[in-house]
Amino acid sequence: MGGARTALYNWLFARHHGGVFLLRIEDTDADRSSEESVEAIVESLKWLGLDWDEAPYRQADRLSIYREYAERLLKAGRAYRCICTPEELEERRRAALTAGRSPRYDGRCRDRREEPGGRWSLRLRVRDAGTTVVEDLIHGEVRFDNAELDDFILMRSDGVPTYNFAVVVDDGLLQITHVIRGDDHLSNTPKQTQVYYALDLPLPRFAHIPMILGPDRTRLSKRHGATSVLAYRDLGYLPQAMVNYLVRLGWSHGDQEIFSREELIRYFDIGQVGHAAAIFDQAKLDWLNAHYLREADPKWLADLLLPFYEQAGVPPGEIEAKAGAWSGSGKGGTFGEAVIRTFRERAKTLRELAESSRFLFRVPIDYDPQAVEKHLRPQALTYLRELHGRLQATSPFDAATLERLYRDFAAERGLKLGDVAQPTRVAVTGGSVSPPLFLVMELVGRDLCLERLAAVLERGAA
RNA sequence: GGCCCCAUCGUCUAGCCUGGCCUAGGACGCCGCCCUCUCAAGGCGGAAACGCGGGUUCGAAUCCCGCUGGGGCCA
Repeated sequence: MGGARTALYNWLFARHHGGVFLLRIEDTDADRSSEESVEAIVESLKWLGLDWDEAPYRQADRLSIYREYAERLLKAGRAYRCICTPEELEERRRAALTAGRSPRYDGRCRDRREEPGGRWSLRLRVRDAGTTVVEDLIHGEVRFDNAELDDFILMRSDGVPTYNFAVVVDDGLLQITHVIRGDDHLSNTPKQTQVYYALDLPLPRFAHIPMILGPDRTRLSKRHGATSVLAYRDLGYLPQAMVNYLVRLGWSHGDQEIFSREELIRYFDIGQVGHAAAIFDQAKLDWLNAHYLREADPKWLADLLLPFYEQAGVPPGEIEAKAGAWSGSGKGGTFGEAVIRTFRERAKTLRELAESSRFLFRVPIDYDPQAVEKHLRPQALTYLRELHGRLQATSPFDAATLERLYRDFAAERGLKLGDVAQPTRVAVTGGSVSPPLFLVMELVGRDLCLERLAAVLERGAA
């Protein structure tokens, strides 16, 4: 999620300024990166509509490049070989910590002359005096005392570069002008600055954006439930909603809440990004999603909805039997579009929309016991029996006709419309909540309506 | 432990840089009312915040210092 927002800010920044937006995948860490995770990144960006220029760069394909630059630094004496093993370092680190000292590398291999026979890693010879100033577009000048820096590792003994080394080589080679990333990287920046110096590369501009935290104010993780953009897609959220939500987490443009893509590109200003971490709030995402659900093109939504019916337990065959051409290029509106129009106003997600409209199809109805108890009393059943008769005869079976029929029926008996509408609603939909009854009945169709009314009458009589 | 970042309603934020227009604005959520065949949507109204302590100043949410709290980095 945080990565998606970072990508979004980068994309907006590039598009706003007419720059180039590159995709580079940092996949050198085999433990943290797999083919699936790389694919997920690509898919997420596509779903959000963040298109990149040029082919994606993958660090795993560039290992020889990092090695070449490592070699140069070694030759130039700006880096040196270290034979300390990870185990030794970890031990010393822990010892330093318990002794209350800083767990920094002590530089014991710095002046080692001979080339070691065994395994070694490469460390940068860091200037140990002075101050490194990071010029940040969001935070301003951030100063780090060089005495706080240690000779950190550039290349691990297995020949894989560390993050701080690889990104600098890549950003330099790809001529990156602006580095926009999470502020968890702010502390790494002085180190990277040292690498830029060592490599004689010009510094890019930095912008460290605040992180996104879970409701418990800790870093967003699996514990917080759905935390990836794709997980939200599969829950029935729309990309427009996700983009709009993410962009407002940390950035604002006056009091405006809803932004079109064009407006975002026009208004986005990296300098307007806030400084404080933001907490992910699903309730607000829900609101935005409901908003876009109401605004989006019904035909498009109808196609997106289909897979959610399967999750909701509607067999595909039933949808076909009922709807024929669900959306497609149906002439003058299709069943799918009609479903979207009548149900979307009360759904927060496509999943909810599918669940709340599953009764349109020939599926087993789960009757809500409370609704049955309240609305299917003996008196109500007598009305339904009569209505069942009238419904058989009436034509056409559309919302306007049905409403007239019900209003007349209620008026004849001095009843309120609700007295007959609610029992019918329970009988046809299984519950006491639905879109306007007559629209629903039209979509359910005469046959199914009569079947369900009959079933309820039979049950009530037994 | 050291260093770095941050701090306005429960949440996202406007305002802060360029002190007075702030009896602190908007949005989500929450509560109430209206509309109504149910539920929504919509409309109207409400509760709700400048973390604390010092300064500077005629005047501070806005500038400075400290504290507290939260977050991050240290292959």
